[in-house]
Amino acid sequence: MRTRRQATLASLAAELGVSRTTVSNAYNRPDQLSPELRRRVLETARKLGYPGPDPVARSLRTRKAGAVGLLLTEALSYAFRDPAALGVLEGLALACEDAGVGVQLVPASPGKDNIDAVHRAGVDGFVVYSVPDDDPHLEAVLQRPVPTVIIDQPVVADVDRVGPDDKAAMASLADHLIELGHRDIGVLCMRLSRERRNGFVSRERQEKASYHVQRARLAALAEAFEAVGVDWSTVPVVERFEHTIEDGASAARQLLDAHPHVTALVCTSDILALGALKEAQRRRLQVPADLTITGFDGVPEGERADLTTVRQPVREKGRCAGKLLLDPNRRVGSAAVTPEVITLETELRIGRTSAPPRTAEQRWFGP
Amino acid sequence: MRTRRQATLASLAAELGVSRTTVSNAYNRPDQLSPELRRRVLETARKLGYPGPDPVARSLRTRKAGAVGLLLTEALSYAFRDPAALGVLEGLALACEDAGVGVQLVPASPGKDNIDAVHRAGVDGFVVYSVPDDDPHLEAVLQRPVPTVIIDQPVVADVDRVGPDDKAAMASLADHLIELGHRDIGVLCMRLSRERRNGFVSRERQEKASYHVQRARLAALAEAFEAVGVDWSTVPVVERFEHTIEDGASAARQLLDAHPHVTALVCTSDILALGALKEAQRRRLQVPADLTITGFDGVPEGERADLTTVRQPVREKGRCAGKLLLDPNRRVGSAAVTPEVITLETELRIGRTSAPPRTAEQRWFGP
DNA sequence: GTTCGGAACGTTAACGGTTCAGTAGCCTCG
DNA sequence: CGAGGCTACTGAACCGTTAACGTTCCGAAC
Repeated sequence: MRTRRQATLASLAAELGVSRTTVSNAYNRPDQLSPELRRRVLETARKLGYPGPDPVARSLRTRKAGAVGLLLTEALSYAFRDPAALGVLEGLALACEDAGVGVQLVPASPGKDNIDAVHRAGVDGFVVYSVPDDDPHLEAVLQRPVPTVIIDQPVVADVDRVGPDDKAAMASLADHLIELGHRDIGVLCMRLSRERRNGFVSRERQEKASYHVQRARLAALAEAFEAVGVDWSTVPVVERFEHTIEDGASAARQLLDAHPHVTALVCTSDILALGALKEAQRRRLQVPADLTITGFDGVPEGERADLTTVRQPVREKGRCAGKLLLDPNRRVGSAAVTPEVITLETELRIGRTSAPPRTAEQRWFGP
Repeated sequence: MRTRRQATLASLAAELGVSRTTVSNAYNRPDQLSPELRRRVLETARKLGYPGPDPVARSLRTRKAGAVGLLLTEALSYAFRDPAALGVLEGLALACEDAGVGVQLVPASPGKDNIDAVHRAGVDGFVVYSVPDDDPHLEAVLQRPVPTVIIDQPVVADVDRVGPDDKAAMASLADHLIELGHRDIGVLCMRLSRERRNGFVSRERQEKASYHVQRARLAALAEAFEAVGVDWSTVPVVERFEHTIEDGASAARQLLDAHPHVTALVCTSDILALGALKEAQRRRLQVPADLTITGFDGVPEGERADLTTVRQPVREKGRCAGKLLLDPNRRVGSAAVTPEVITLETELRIGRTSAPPRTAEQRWFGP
């Protein structure tokens, strides 16, 4: 038993002396045949060990796979550690569950450019999350004649897009810091390109970052601080390829070692900020008295630390993408009627990790 | 553009005046045709907007879908909150990523018995995790003529099985408590059946639990404590349908309200134990001085609380299941050569939440 | 000059269903 | 009594590939 498929619709039909159509109907349209015959069909099926219509053959005919693909260019395993990615996944799963379709995690390891996986995925659509703009996987997805929704990416013609306005969101956070009086800041950011790099980042690299989100957030910061007279080229920005608390801590250390005078550490993610907090603690710096630290995303761990951050509805991103993909009214064939660009609300959350910088006097003599 | 599939292998072949096979070979076996022709094929493909061989048609022909299904009878969204489930998912994803195959989350909401999703999933195999023994989804999976690996379930004939020896693991924890001197314990456990129930559990219900894992852990406790003369029918066991820290807390409250004399709260999961810790704190009980609390699983959150628990390699469970499923040497057709039953190691971890019970004297006068 | 062998490409037959346009038989109704 | 409609079922086309062989061609070897 449990060997190579033995029975098919045809063999069942032959055994019963009815047409394939009738057998098919027994499974898919019970109202199209007499209950008695249907019962016989199903019984014979059980007897012959026929497991019901083959899903792949059915998909070929109906042009429906019953699943959507999720592409994120990270080791899949990583996705399960980053709370933000997890939120997206959860939201997407939620939307898909409602519609009764599966979510297929498409393997797209950043190392080997295994484009093939994208070509081989039998899915009705793709959600693309957080991949670099120049990622070949993304290109491969766009090639496929199925609807696609991209999250946190720059808008592509004819493709739905979901995400917050990263630039505006970061601008509001920048304003908060500026209002507090910070002028001497440092920045911790995530990976800016596909190649592994860590350390200080030139302005050019910031502007050429292939991750839209990082680019937007850095640009917003630069713009806001330049507007109050800060020379952005003097602002230290440290990049980390990996996105973990430990990397955040090491980035903070690298930055503070070289620029001990900064009064605020702006991080482009909560994870990095949590790492920065750790490093501050190691240095016995009081947060926020000695050092302001801010994050981005609004993940639960950050919440617990009462981090000043920008909350974005991560779960909603995924859910929204799923809904967009699955809404049957929105599509004719596989083309979106009108490609939608949905901008999600963000919220500046002021926690206990931001405060005015100490004045020079305070620095020397304490508060 | 991006409309209904316009070009196929056949139309491309016609356009080029070659056979379909040749076009197919251009994609799948470059060595089977001259580089020059191949170049022409690919170029024409681009011109005609042919996105390459259709994955579903290919799957039908090759009988390979390039994905494995993961069935867990929980709202998918829940799976992303339970660290243990997440670990399994991560491990599975890891193994699949290595092999370049996708992981499809099969929607199987516990409410509506949407068996169909199982039938419709175009996958090369299934991993079944933590579903009740009598779940119709499980039955549907076993019907499918594809290899299956089950995790944390009782052994099914001809199907691979991965999991720890829950009974032995819980027995070792029980021994630890017995050695410490606990005889008056209470138990917090997870869902025991598919129907929603919360509250105290009769012995019969414990033994008839349709979740293998819970059944095994409870049985191990009963056995161990009866061996030292405890009448198990007097031991309060509280069940919670939902598996959250809050539910753990409320379960602990319910139990302690009715049985304030217990010296230890044994929980069948770390999550429940974390809830119990919370409730203990609310009652201003010292843990472990006033009350011993133990968990099960060894999740990071529990680690942080220095919980006494049983560590099990959750990630390894998923990875192992994936490897088993994907190992080409292990199967002829779709039947496993020899169905494997892999028992994973567990480790008793004694943290700071377990200690000897206070003597009666200590209870009245303090330590 | 025939044979041989490999490169390059073609033919045919699945793979396992779904769907749509019938058709036969029976009932109803004016 | 014939038109019309409904029920229950059938036949054939089609979905887009790939697998397993065939065929052709051409230069080298015997």
